[in-house]
Amino acid sequence: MKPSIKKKLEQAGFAVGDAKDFLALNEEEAAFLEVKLALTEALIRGRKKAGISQADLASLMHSSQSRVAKMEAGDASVSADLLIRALIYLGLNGQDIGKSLVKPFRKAA
Amino acid sequence: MKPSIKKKLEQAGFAVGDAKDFLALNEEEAAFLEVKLALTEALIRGRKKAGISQADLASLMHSSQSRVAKMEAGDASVSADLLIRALIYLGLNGQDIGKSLVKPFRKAA
DNA sequence: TGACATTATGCCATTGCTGACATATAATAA
DNA sequence: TTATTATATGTCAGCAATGGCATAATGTCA
Repeated sequence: MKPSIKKKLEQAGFAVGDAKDFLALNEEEAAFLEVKLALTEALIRGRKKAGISQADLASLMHSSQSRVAKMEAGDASVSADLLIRALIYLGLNGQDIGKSLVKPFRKAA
Repeated sequence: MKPSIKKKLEQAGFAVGDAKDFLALNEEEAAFLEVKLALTEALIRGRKKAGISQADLASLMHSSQSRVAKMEAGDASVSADLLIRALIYLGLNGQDIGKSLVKPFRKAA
């Protein structure tokens, strides 16, 4: 399975529902993807709440617009480290990040 | 500042109190280290609670004993990704990990 | 004391993540 | 339409993280 294809599927899974182990992933690796997914969702919400562009966040954290786009797209090349750093640069602290994992998402209303 | 020295200082900070920005770290990077520190503490507690050796955890997550030792030592070469994976292989789920960030540590009683 | 188990440290080749760049694809407004 | 801004995608050189190995240090038990 090509990483690019894997990425696409992950994105599709993200758009439809929550992460699943439809790939050659064991339970633990699937759980890890879910954690990253929760961080990604917190990032998207956080940036929009902050009212800044991807380029703005990129310059804040000394990264690039393209990488921020990949973060929000759930690209396989993005680490949890980078997601956590991004959240911190958006003003979240450790507790906030923890909460984003405890309550992964509140689905509309 | 050499990475090795930096590591030592982080360890010292860990042993004494909580992470600080006594290095050439901005506020955000210090906050990131604190998050990693909380994950490290959860890992140490989790493995002891599970009653398994570093080598056991290593084989569980297809890593090595030396790397697990470095995880628990707060070595600078250990990523948050690896810490999170380790916690998952110890049986923690996303919520548990989130909680370990919300309540970083409850100091003795 | 010795034997054994566990943890710590140093090193290194391979892999994976990173920022940066170019460029494509929207989206918004005049 | 044409600008302008924002976001998405592909590529890649450089560097950092990884597992694995050897070995040292520490602990434990008899």
